Parts: sequence; C-alpha cells; structure tokens
Amino acid sequence: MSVPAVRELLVQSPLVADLSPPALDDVLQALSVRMVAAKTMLFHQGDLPTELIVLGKGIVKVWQMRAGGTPATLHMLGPGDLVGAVAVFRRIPFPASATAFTECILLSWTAARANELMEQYPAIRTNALDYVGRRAEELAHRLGEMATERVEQRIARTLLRLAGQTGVAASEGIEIGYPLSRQDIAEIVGTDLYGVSRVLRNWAKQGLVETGRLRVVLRNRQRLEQIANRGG
Amino acid sequence: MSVPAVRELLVQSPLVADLSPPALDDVLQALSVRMVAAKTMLFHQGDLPTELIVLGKGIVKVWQMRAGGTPATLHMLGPGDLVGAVAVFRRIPFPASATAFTECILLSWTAARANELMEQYPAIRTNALDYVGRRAEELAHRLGEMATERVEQRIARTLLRLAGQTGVAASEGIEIGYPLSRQDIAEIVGTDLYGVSRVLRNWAKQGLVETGRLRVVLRNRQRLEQIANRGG
DNA sequence: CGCAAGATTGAAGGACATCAAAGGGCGTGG
DNA sequence: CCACGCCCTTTGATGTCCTTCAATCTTGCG
Repeated sequence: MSVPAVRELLVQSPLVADLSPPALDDVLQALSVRMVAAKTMLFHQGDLPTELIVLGKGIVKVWQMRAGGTPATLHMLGPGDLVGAVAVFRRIPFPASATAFTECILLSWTAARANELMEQYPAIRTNALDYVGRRAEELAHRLGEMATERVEQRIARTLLRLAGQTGVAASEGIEIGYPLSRQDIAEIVGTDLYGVSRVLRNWAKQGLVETGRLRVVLRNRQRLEQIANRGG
Repeated sequence: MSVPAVRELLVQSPLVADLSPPALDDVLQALSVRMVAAKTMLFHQGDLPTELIVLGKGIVKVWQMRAGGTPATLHMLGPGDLVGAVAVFRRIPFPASATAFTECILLSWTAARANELMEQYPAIRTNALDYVGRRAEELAHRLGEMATERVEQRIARTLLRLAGQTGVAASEGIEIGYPLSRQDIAEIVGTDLYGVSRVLRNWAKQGLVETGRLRVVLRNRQRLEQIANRGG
C-alpha cells in the first residue's frame, strides 16, 4: 500500500486530529500496515497488548466469552476507531477479544513507540482521552439500556446505532454495510437468535425493515426510533 | 477545613498520582472544598459541566433516569474518584446525574482551571487517561454481565464489587460501609426490589449474608464468588 | 443437485416483573 | 417514654416476556 493512501486512512482517526503536518509525518514513519482476512483474531482476552491499532478499513468485533459459553459483543468498530486502546494505554491484559468481522486494513505502532509519540505530541494524548471518554459514554448508555429496556427496544437501538456508524443508503432506506446474522445481532443485544428473528420478521411484515440472509435494511427509521425510545 | 487535611484528601485520588510536591501545591491552590448533605444533587443529566470534582469523602451515586421512569445506577463512587470527569474533559453535557449518597466532601476546580492544570502538568492528563480507561473497562465488564448473566449472579457481583470498594470488616464478614436499600441494589443490578429481597433472604437462610434494614454483611465471600462466576 | 449455514416457527417451560398486602424497625412528636 | 407514622422489607399470587428445544424451511454455493 502506498504511503499517501495510508495517510488517507490514518487521518480518518480522531487520534490524530489537530496534528500538525510534520507531526503527522513523524507518526506515519513509525506505522505498520497490514491486511487481515475476515474472522482473523486480532488478540485474545487476557493477552498482553504489544501494539496500538487504528482500524483503517473494515469492521472489528470486540467481544467477551462469558461463563456458560455465551459470547457478548461489546463494540462493532469501524474505520478510524482504535482497537484495544485502553489496554495499551493502561498496560494491562486485554479485557476482551477482537476479531476482524470483515476483511480489514490495520494501522499499528508498537506499544513502546505509541507511548513515545504521546510524550512527544501531547495532542495525541488529548485525543486519546477524548476518544476513550466517548467510548466510556457509549458503554454507560448501553449499560443503562440493558438494565431497563426490553429486547425489542434494544434491537431497535442496535440497528439504528449500527446504521448510523456504517450504514449505506440503499434503494429505499439504510442498509448495514456488512453481512450481519441474527446471531451477531443477538450477541450485541444480549438475547438469542430466535428472539431476534421473531422481532425482525414482525417488523418486516409491517414494512419497518427489509430482511434477508445476513442482511437488514432499515426502511422506516422514525418508527424504529419510536420503538427504541418509547418501547411501542 | 484546614489545608493539610485537604491535601490528605486529594492525594487519595489517582488523578494526582506521581505529581511532584510543588506541582501538587499548585493544584491545591486552585482547589475549592465544600461539604454537601446526603441526597444532594451534584448535577443533572443534560447540564453543562462547570467544574472538575474529586470526591474527598463519602459516596456519590451516578445514575440515569430512563424512559418509563426507571432509574439505573451506573456507578457508586468513593473517596478519590472523579465525578463527571468525562463530560468535563469532553466539554459535553453530562450523560448522567450525580447524587451525594452519603454526606460528602467535594474537592473541585473550575473547568477552565482544570484544563490549564492539565496543560501545565502533563502527568495529570496521563492520570486522567488511565482513570477514564479503568472506568471504561469496568463499564464494559458490567455490560457483558448484564447481557449474559442472571439476576442472582449480578446481585452477587454487585455486592462483592461494593464490598471491595468500600467494605469494612464487620464482626464476621465484610459490611458495605454505608446504608444501602434493596431498591438501591435493584437499580444497580437492573431488577426490582422484590427480586433483590428474595435473593438476599434466601442467602441469609443459608448463612451467606446477614441482612438488615439498609444493611448487608457478606459472611461467605467464597460462596458468593462461586455464585457470581458459575451461577450456582 | 446436494450440502451447509442461516433463518423461521411452534411448543413448553422458567425466570423475572408486577401487583397486592402485610410485617418490622426507627425516628419524631406528643 | 410511648405511640404513631413512615419507610423499608418481606411474601404470595399472577402474568408475561423471554429462553430453550426441536424441527423445518430457505438460500447460496460447491
């Protein structure tokens, strides 16, 4: 991959916002680029972090395998997002695993180099604080949802959130931009694939969504937002 | 409150870890101290942050009022914790409300002064990043629990976590260090007070806990950890 | 065409929320 | 100091949401 293209990928990330061009050059110097296939594990829960990863392209799923063998998905990351950043900054074992959900381009620095760069360019640390804060907020919001809302509401919220992140305009509506099974949705929402299937089918009959194998198109965003917020 | 005493309260906080004595003096200069009664609201969801607060003494509950009138508790903060820090750093409205759960001593800087101090003493920003990262991790962990575990497991986890934070050795076991109702526990766990009452009663009969009005003593930490981890 | 992975659907059971009512403990005011 | 009242807690009954299990159907691909 050519260097200019890498620069384009990197500047998507909030991590390097407000960085002067020479600083950005310096950051680019130390950066490695690699492409990984869908379903590749980037790291496992419990591993020690060795590199700071910025997702250049593709989708990464961050998840935990929980007692009882039930997996729970914490994040679906898109281009520009940091992968496993908290563990790198805190120098602790990863609290979750990360899997390339689609084919991905990863930009990375060694953990040591990343920390040096943060020393040298304080703006990076400021950006990191902002980014981690945003993630904490999102987690807090989802925790509140999970604690108080029903499955149908949570499915609506999940689809709206995913569509907002990586949705692409479809013929009539917004389509999640990558293949997503009922099981995948269930792991995000905290339920099982049967429940997801029933809810989606029901919505499809009412014209709120269009469904297919590994595919969901949001046809009526407003009604879905009503369901997400008022439960009806 | 005398200045030496304030210093003692402040150094509990990870925010000022590794700060040189003169830097700490400088930080102390800009600091305000106040005491608030239990049940005082520190800020409401949606407010704009005006100050950075470190909890010197007492317990603060961070919570959201959700659609349908169900409150959900996100954190129970103790001495040394930052209150509403993410919103201050990100200069966004508070995503949750904060209430003094017991009588509290609050240490605070104006938001502007706090940002200046972070510029001047980079260690503070590093500490802040570490702290916010830890909170993000805790939230991720709780989200996973909430998504996959049953009420009884979550109650066990909650009691163990609270006991670990602020527990005090009781005659036989660990006692949560402040008055906590079944309703309070329910709002943390994401259930209702009836369920909490039944579970605690059941555990009390087996000698795992000792219960009372606004009071829980953990008598058998090991068994509770088993319940938290294996569900049985 | 046949297989594998994903999706749907029905039935049954369990965990949990909700509603209703009654039983303590603690502070307050008489 | 006692009694009243309030808040917290307990407990039972009931209903419902959701999980689980089992089976069938669909879709895409080799």
